[in-house]
Amino acid sequence: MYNGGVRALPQMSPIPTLEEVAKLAGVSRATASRVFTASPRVSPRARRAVERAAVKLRYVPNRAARTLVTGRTDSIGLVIPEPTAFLFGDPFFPRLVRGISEVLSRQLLQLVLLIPQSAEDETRLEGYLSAGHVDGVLMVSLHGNDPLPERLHRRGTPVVLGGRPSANGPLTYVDVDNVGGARMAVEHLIAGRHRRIATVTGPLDMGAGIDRLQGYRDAIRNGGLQSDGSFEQAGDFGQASGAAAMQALLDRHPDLDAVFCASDVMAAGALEVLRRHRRRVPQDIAVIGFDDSTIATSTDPALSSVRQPIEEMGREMARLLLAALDSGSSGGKQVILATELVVRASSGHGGRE
Amino acid sequence: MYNGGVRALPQMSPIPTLEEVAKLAGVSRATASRVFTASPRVSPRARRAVERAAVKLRYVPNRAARTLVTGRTDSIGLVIPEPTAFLFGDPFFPRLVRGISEVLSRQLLQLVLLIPQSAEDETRLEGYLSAGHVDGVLMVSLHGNDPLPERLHRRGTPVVLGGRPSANGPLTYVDVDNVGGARMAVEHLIAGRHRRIATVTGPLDMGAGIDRLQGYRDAIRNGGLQSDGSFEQAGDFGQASGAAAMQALLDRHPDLDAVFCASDVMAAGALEVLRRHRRRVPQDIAVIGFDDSTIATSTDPALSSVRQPIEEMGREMARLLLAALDSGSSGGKQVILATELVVRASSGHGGRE
DNA sequence: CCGCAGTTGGAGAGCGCTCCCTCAAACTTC
DNA sequence: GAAGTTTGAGGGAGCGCTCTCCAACTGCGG
Repeated sequence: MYNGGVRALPQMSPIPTLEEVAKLAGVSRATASRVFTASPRVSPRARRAVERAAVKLRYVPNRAARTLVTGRTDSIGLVIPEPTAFLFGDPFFPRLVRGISEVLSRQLLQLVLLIPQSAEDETRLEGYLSAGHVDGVLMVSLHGNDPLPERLHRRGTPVVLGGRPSANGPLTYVDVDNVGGARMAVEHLIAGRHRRIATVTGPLDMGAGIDRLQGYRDAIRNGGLQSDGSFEQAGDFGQASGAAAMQALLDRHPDLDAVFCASDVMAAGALEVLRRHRRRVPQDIAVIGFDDSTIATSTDPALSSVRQPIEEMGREMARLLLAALDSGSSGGKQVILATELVVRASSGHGGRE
Repeated sequence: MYNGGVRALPQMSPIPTLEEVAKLAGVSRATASRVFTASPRVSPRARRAVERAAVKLRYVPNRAARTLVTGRTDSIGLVIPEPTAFLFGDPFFPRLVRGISEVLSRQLLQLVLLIPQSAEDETRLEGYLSAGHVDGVLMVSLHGNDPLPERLHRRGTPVVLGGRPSANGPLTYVDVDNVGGARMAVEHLIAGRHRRIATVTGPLDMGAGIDRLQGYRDAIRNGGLQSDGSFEQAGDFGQASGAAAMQALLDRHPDLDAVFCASDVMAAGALEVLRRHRRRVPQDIAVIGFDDSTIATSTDPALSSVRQPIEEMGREMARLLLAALDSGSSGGKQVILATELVVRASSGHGGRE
């Protein structure tokens, strides 16, 4: 039916204010406010009236106004330097975010994602974060020794890091037990009667790279095996670097019988090279990766790998930050989460997966 | 040197306000404000004075205060239903976010990540999003026909979807050409003289699943080949489902000579089964995946796969949202991005990677 | 039936900012 | 040189909320 050309406009229901809720409930603005701030001094009668009015009007408190007076923003910044999202194989990023978001959303805190992509971004970031736009900051895997977290901390912004920072400082961080995980992997190889064991390391300016190498060395020494720098070849966690490193190791030590790679993706690269050299895995040479990413089950043979509790890392980061927010002090706590070796076919113990 | 036990307290430099900047610059608050809102009516002299003062005090405008008066929040909500982050192989999530963030951060817009994890979360989400806490909303791959985006749109919140919604509505969305990508993959198989071609589909309640199956069927029909439901087996994009589907297809059609899988992860599962059956890939049976994830290069043989421009999808989503923000109307525009077939060894054309 | 805790509700200030309005000063124009 | 016109700068209101007072009301013992 023709209605004069007037379409029903989107009902831009004006966003209701606390004032209107109060009026509908027959109380003052102050009382209504108390209801939403969970203040105890409200009679049950008034509380019910306000709640009913709020539902009726679909009232949601205006965050900006609340922030302006309380100084709290009820949001947390998650800083992820651009390259990081890609370094780690697979679903590192989504799994971490899931863990974090699980804890924060229960507290009705918002997650603001900050991905600096240029030097300019980084500068702006510091201003943004220290201007009180977020109540606290989570940062993952900084390159080298980024001064930002320390600076924020000093300016009074609670900060929690994911991954051990290279410099020892007063910062709170959560990390997985990279040393222990790598040690387990190599001990497993030793237990399997492997003797000439090499490693493809990660970048050695990152905690994860350094620590996994450390774990390798510990296991070698404890096992009474010999190894020197020529058994260690650095990669960058990427597949091509894993292939190149494997090639270099084979050139130096044609009689290798095992290799521990600091990432699954590098291990995939290594497998490629071994296949080209007609080395059978695991019969001729055993391979173990790190991360237990989805790649681990798609290679042939499936990769034994060190599993890290990434969701739990996210959760723990969020928990520590919440604690810092409550106490007002983010004293340098450290939480190290255990890693676990997942044995599959590539390490030769008949693991089937 | 002993300093009486008094440690230097963290210099909680009080956050400066516009007022203080104005005073230092010797102008009024209003003039200082004009400088930061890029209003033209400011003399170069005054502008310089204000800018200098701002730098000196490390002034950063208080977002909450600005939001309160302008009604703009300068932030965008990105809604990702919990399961999605994991459905797609690999770095879907990080790559999408990177594309989005690339465009938004240039406009100094913040990205607020929203991951509803429960029915309760979803309810709250609608209130949050329509209460003006964000200027616009990006959503990816909704389950089935989520009513949320349509509702938000109707309430006047600009919304852009990633992935075609199942219902045809007035919504703006960006999608990759799933039909075309799948068709290309199957045409490539046909060109390679494969005749008995099956497909492992994705979940058929998702756009991506439906469209990739459609592309398969189109190519089969155009190629004059015959196929029926018995050549189509559904999976859920996961590895185990890919293996199971492959098994079922082999049981029904022992003489298959090619299979198109709607995800790389499922293709990896399929390869596993084929290996167990001693079928050589690609000589006995060719395999093509979808997504061109990192898994594609780690399998043996490396997977031919359909590559989707995920970053570009993110960028385009952001651009469309910005346009909607500017124009005030988010009329139902659709952008479909081209996909590309990456040929590797698994499809038997001697592709090397 | 009065006074006094104890409790609940209201008035009002003010968080930091933008923007309307006014006004002063600098330029035109005849 | 007076009147009009433009341009830059300041005053002040007010965005929606919280929170500190302070008033009013309850119930109790005296």
